[in-house]
Amino acid sequence: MKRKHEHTPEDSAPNTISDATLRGFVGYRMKRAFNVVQEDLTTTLRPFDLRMLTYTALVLIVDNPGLRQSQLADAMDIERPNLVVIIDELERRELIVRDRVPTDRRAYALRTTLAGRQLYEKAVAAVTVHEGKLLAGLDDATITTVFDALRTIEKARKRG
Amino acid sequence: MKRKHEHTPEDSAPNTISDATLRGFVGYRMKRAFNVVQEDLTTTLRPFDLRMLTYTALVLIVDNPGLRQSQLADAMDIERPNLVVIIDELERRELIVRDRVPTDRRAYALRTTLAGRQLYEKAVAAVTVHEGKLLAGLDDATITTVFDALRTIEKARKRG
DNA sequence: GAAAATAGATATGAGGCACAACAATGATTG
DNA sequence: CAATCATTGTTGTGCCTCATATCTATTTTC
Repeated sequence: MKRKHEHTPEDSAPNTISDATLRGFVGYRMKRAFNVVQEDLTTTLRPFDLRMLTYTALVLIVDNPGLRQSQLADAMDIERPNLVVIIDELERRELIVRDRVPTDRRAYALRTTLAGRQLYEKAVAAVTVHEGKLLAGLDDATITTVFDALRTIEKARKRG
Repeated sequence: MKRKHEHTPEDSAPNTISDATLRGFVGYRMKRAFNVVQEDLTTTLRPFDLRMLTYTALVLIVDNPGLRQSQLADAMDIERPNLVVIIDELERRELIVRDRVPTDRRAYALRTTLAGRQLYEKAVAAVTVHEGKLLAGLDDATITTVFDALRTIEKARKRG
């Protein structure tokens, strides 16, 4: 069995570290790239006092007014208990409201306030600009290919 | 200013949740796809009693025998304190050893044991198979494009 | 109407990650 | 050479993300 990668001699510390084996895996490459994107997103959202999860929740509530917490948790792929604190924060800051649903008094219909919608507009615009810079080195066709490929991988969960 | 996406009527809960706005962002698509990859990786590594970070560390030590903890932390993009517990675990399981460096008695030269190398072989093979399934829907050219694009995004950090 | 299911909330714990501070050692410089 | 500074690994601490178990209030089902 032939070695895929050369190893450094065993008696001294390598000057430069090789990640050649790991580079063969999508997971490694995705994590590295995503770290950069997430770091950028975090700094982009900081002026708005939003974190990734509060931002995601806000966007989804603006786009889907009246949705239930369980629906939102489902869409965000997080457990219901973890969504509660996110909603708490958005509600405390008066960006959204929890409206009681008359037909089902267990549930809340989530809606944004005017302030929430205004913050949404500003935050989405800022994130759009920042992501544009991250993708500056890629042409439109490549971006489309990448987006489609990511979707394919995402959907591969079911087919496993 | 024209709305990019239609919103659901405001008086009832939407039946299906739209993430159209978020789909416009690489970050969102990458996180979703990466979640699937990571979930698959976790289940793939479980039989070997490895987590993503212990796996990554093991691979890097096999490929770069003799490297220092600080080098490894740097390569893994984590802080030195967090690497200590990872190395502790690998050492306790006798997959690696901490060799004292004669020329610098502060540092450890990290090397794998035979057991570590054997586990490496098996784990890498298993991950390769699993990732192959995740990428089954994509042809080689697409994978190359995606890999290159991820690298471009990763390197965009410096250019910010 | 009783039992099972569902919506949301609370509590708790694990894992990933950052920062501060320390001891031991090494490098620099006056 | 001595004093200062930098680096290596370590410990401690705390935050954030996320999962699970459990609870109450309600609704659905039989």
